[in-house]
Amino acid sequence: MSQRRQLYPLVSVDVALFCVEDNQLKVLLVKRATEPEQHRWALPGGVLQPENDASLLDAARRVLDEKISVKVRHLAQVMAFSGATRDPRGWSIGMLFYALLPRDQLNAVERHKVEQLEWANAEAPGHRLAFDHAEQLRAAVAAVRQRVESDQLPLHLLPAEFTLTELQRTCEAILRKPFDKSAFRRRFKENPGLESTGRRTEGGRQRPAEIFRASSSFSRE
Amino acid sequence: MSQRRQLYPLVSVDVALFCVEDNQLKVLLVKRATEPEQHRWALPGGVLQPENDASLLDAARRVLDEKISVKVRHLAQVMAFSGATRDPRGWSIGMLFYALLPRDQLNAVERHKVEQLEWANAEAPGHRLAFDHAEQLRAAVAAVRQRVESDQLPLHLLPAEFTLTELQRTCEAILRKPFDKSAFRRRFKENPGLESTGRRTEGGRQRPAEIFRASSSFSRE
DNA sequence: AGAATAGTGTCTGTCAGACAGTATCGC
DNA sequence: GCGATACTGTCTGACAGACACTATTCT
Repeated sequence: MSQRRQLYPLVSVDVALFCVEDNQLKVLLVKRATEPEQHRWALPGGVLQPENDASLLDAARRVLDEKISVKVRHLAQVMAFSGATRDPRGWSIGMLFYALLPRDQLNAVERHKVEQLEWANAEAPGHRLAFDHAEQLRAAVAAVRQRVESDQLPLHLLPAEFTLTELQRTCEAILRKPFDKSAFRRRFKENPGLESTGRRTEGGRQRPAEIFRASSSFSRE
Repeated sequence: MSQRRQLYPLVSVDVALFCVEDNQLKVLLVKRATEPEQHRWALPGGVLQPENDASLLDAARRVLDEKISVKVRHLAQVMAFSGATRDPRGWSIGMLFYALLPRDQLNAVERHKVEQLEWANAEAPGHRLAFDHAEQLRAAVAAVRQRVESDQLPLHLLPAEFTLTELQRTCEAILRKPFDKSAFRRRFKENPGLESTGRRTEGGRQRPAEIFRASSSFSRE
């Protein structure tokens, strides 16, 4: 077994699943039910199954489905972690993905094959994580931030329809810095990634807000 | 054998080694000496050897050393490619790296274990490539461009000392668009990544140019 | 009217492209 | 002087932050 691992490394996928809740970027942690690192907090992950997975991306999708019954729209590679010491089972490769869960789908998350679930502050998870997952989490947060910084809007973290203020709060939560309302809105008069639904919010005790959605041709983050 | 591959995928690393020659971004291609895909052009690559490689990065370094006797300063992950069909040997993972070779080290490249070497235009290699290497090359070019675009200067493609004009020509070759000389230079009065050597070029039949080098604290691309 | 949030108009400083002009070498 | 390349100064338009202003709802 360990001899075979010398020739064929263990390959697993780990997923940093993000959401924005209470104006804070949060990541889903699971408490592991099995060895190794049983009872420790970790990113949801699993071993690649070449006979079942068409690709690493497909494996990540399967892991999310199996562990928390979630199908995400946005799932992308961050980077690979590798070496002999990062997993006690031997030389291993951990392919890290990040995924974004819209705020209105937080309740879709179900617990399977793990002891516990928690939405933790992505920048200060509050638990010591198993394996090299603390490092992986930092890399995933950096990847998401970089995309938002370079104008890839975090539309997949919002419901299908949203107001510009909601979009701004979400960006602010990810980058942890405030934006000027006027400048922020100005960027969308030109940005083809958004379009108005024509409708407005109702029932608030203030002026109604215009409701937007991602453009039909939209496929970016 | 193929049964084992079902459980443990083949893991290999491929490297897009870039240089800038004749004001053109070029990539090193090798003509494969062994099966599979014998006699076809490809990016230099090799199978991961967990018993010898401390990490995937280390494997990429070994491949470059074995195939072309080159030790590069800059080597970084691009992304992983995976699936059952990209390599005829079965379900496989190909970890793609890119590396940069300074112009003054082009002659250090030696041919080992391959039939032929060629510095090909990175955007139009002129050969049909083995495996999924055409797709990998496109991804690697995009990664390098993105880094140069976001102000990560391609200092590792230049000799240790260089003039601002050389730097500008190199950036232009990678991004394939001209820069305004004045604006380009202005960016370095502020950029701490560069410092002057105090010396100037000699022997040209024109005004001598100031010679720069990367700052001592430099570690970026 | 007042609170609350949505949304706009305008000023201003910064910065990048454009481009003309100057500097310094070999011949 | 002339050709060639290095380097600088200045104008200008685009744009982003700042911030005050208006708009529309509910109570």
